[in-house]
Amino acid sequence: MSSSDPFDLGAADEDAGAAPLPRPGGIAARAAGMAPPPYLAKLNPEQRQAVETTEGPLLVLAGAGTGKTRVLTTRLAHLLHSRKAYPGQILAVTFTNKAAREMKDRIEGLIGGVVEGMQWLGTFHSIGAKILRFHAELVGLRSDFSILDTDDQIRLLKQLIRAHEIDEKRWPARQLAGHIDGWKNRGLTPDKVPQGEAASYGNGLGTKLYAEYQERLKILNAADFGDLLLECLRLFQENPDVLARFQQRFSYMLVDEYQDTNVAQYLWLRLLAQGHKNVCCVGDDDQSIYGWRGAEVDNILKFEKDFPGAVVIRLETNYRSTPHILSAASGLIAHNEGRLGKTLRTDLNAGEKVHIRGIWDGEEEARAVGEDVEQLQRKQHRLDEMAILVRASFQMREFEDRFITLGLPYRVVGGPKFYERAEIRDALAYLKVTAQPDHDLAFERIVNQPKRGIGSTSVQKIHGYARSQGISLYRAAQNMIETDELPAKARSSLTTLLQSFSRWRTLIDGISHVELAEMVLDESGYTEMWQNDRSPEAPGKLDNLKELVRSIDEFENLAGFLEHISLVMDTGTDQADDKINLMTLHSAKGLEFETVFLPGWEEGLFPHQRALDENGRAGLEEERRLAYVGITRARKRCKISFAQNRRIHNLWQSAIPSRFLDELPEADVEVEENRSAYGGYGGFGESSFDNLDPYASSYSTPGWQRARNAHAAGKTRHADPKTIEGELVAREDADSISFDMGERVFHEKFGYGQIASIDGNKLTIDFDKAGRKRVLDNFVKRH
DNA sequence: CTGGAGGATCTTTTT
DNA sequence: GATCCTCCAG
Repeated sequence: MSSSDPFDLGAADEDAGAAPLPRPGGIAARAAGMAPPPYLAKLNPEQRQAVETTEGPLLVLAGAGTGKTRVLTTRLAHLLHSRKAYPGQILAVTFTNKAAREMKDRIEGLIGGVVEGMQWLGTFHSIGAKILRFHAELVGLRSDFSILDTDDQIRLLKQLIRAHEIDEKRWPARQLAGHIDGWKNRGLTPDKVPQGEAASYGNGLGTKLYAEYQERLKILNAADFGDLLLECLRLFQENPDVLARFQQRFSYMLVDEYQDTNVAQYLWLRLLAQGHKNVCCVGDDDQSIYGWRGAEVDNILKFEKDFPGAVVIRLETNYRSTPHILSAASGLIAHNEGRLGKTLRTDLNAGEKVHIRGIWDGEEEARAVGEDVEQLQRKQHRLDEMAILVRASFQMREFEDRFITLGLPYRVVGGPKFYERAEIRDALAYLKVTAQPDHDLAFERIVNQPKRGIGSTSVQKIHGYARSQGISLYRAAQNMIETDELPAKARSSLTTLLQSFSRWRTLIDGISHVELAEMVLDESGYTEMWQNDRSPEAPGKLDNLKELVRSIDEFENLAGFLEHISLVMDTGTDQADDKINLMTLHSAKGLEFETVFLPGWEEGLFPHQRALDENGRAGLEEERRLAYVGITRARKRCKISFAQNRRIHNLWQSAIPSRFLDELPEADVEVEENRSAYGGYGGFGESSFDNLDPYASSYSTPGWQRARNAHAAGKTRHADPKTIEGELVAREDADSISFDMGERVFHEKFGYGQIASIDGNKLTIDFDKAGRKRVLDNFVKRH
């Protein structure tokens, strides 16, 4: 990581004596030519083929639990071991830092030594940032550009929106941020955004604001997450010589979770792969769950077309789950169209069926899960080996409450990120301003935090001056404290602050960075602010600050720390303790547990209503993949539950069991029916209290009953992929209504509006309150 | 400039 | 229910 030369292959290090990896005479030499190296022996034939097919484009379709990571890491080890490439010639990209770290650790395990010189193993974002730093000037940045996170991004956008006097209520900055992210994910610079899409924000100002935002970023010498890829892409496209050198250098490329790549990433990979063409992508189209973030399942579906001569290898032997679990998951996912298709096999013994139960409400659900957990615990099952996977994070609360009551230790995985907490961001802002005074966003964040009498009017003034002079806020402030522009109080405290900063700055190379950080936080009065705070959160915040300072210690210097923290920052979680895991389905991808609880399988929650509303059938399929991911996390036990009533933002709603329950093959599930009344369901949104049908059978979704009837009639139940989105919830108006342009309609969620355009069953409606939305016709009523 | 009161809005997933 | 924002009085 320390190399400052992008064209250092990692080989020079070795020659210089670091010898991180086998050299002639090392293990490699012994392995070469002779008996196959030991690591290959642990692989099944497909896996082995995936490892040994080193040349040319290769797509490895790795179903859940088929040893994907093992293949990836072994392949990497193999490339190094057989000396096909130096560490610095391999590009290996992952999506998460966790995945990158794991890969690194496992390679080290295989090779039996520390992997050094693997400078190009990391997330898309960190690698993009690295490349960009080498050639920053070519895209209008300096090499020490800072990386903005979502929060900074939104604050910056707000400034621009205000400057245009756009109504922030009607056009929230978040929304614009969403659009910009979306464009960046699709590889679109402002000039390439299709005309029509500009209209989607601020009466057509969308693109203009995007362009201005990009300009502001350049002035601030900053890049947001999307830029790390998009600007890198632009760099390659506009500078063929630069591209050629990278193409040349990466003799082998590995991509993990290929199904999650977005267009920008895809283009980026494709450009780079044109050199040696040895690109190996590993993924599973059935586990693509990031479509909302711009991932294109299509990338994996059309791999063979994009990379002529590509070899496709399927890994279909599942080593994780017992047959019932596997077959339940397979049965479910078979309802999706547009998949490459795989048949997962396992040699394990049948094991338990997937357990389904209906429950009265969310609280009871948590109680029931708690009981199960305790029971398993009594049978000596480890809590580590159990996980509760929820669709939406608000579901976690009930479980947390319950576990606290029971005294069950639990761990929330991927919860609010450490670095996203306000106090951490403040502290970081102080450090950033210390290191980089021109970091305007950081400066603005802490200038009056703790309160120093520098209110928004003063900040506004500094802003105006800075802009007129084309200088940073920090420098503007420096000038202004020498004038009477600011009120006396503001002026004096600002003077003190600036003096402190310059003093701290002189110490950067003088004292250890940990000491410096402590000094900055103490002397600025920031720590004191929290010490004086009597709110219940204050102690926790102080702890977090301590933790932050402690973690700085792990880095060589302040700059290194700041770079790292903007991209990574999962402070080492307490992995060691035996705790039950609580997380969203999304963050469970790639993990496995002996027992998995899947609560909240109700229409509207899972599949999530919003996914259906916004993306129709594609949204439904993604939800189904999410369900598939959930089930396939389980090794031995999978317990699904649904509640009859659920409180969603403080409103009780009756719920219908998820259609996904109907889609699980009956042979692989057992339904617990001995619970009390979980009877009929009313219309969507109505309370079942008003509408209880005492004669309804206990497990009564329409689909389930269809299945029963079909079964009774002696027919095998056909997979019914024609269940369209929203069918279960909007069947009252069974005969499809057709709408006309300009018609006034009512939508449960968005209120009244007028139809602007019609595309099949998808309507674009200008709602009076909610603005323009795309909705499905099932969900609107004629007004 | 600050702090509190009251109001509106929003709750899917995240590098 | 929680947070974020705006408005208003000191």
